[in-house]
Amino acid sequence: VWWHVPTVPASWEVATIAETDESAESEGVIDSHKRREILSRRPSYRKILNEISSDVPGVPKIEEEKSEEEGTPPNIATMAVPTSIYQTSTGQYIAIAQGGTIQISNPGSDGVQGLQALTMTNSGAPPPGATIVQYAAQSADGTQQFFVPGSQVVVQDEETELAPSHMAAATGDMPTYQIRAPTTALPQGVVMAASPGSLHSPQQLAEEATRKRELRLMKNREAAKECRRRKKEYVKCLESRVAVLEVQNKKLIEELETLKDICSPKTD
DNA sequence: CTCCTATCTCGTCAGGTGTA
DNA sequence: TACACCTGACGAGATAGGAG
Repeated sequence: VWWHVPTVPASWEVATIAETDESAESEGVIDSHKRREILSRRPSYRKILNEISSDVPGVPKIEEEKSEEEGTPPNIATMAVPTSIYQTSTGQYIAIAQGGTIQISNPGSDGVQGLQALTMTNSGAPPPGATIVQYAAQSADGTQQFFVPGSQVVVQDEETELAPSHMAAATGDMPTYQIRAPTTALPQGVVMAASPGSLHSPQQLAEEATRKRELRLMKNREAAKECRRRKKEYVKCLESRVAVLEVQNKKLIEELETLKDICSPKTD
C-alpha cells in the first residue's frame, strides 16, 4: 500500500492512492515506477505513534527497545547479563552468561516460570572447552535447532548412549548438547561458522551461505513479529484516540446547544 | 460429521528507509 | 554507499462458525 503524503506533517492526514488518485488507479496508466516518484511511503508505526505521543500527553510511546511482554525473555535480562543468546527451533531461548551459567526460557512465559528444568554437567571428562547442556526437548521429533554465532558452536551429541552411566541415569533419554569453541574437535555433522576469508571449498561456501540465510530469516521473523506488535499497539492507540475525540465532540455539541439556548431566549 | 467460507496468525519476500 | 531495519504483500496453515 502506498500512501500519498501531502505537505501536512501530521501522519493522521494520509490517504491511500485509491482515495487521492482515483482516475489514475482506475485507468491503470501510472506504472509502479512513476507511482513511486509521486508517492512516498507511509511512516513507520513507531514514528507515527511517537509523533502522536509528543503531541498528545498520555499516549504511550513505542519504545526503541523491545517491551518486557515480548522479545527477549525478562528472566534472562534480569538474572544475568548473557554473553550469548540462542533460540531453539521451538522458540525457546538459551542464554549463556559470563560465568558459564546457562538459562533456558520460553518466550511468552513470565519470569521464573519460563525457566526450563536444566541439567548442566561438565563431569565425565568432557572434551576441552566443551560445556554439555541437556534439557528435555519439547518438539514432536525431539530435535532442537540452534542458531549460533561464529564464535561458538552448539552440537547435539549423537553418542548419548555412550555417555557415562552416572550421566545417563541423571538425564534419561534427554538429548545432549555441547557448546564448544570452534577450535574444539567437532563430531560429524557439525556446522561450524567460520570467517569468510577462511572458506575455501564450495561446500564451506554453501554452508556459510546457508548459515547467513538462516540468520537473516530469523532476524526477519523477529522483525515481523515486532512490527505486528507495533501495528496492534498503533491501532489500539487510534481506537483510544477516536474514543477520546468522540467524547470531546459530544461535550462540544452539548456546550453549543447550551450557548444557543442562552443567546436566543424563547420569545413567547 | 463433512464441507465451505471467513478470519487470524505466521513466515517469507521485496523493496523502501535510516544511518554510519 | 553499504548495510541493517521496517513493513506491505502474499501464501500456507489453523481455527471458528454456519449450512447441508
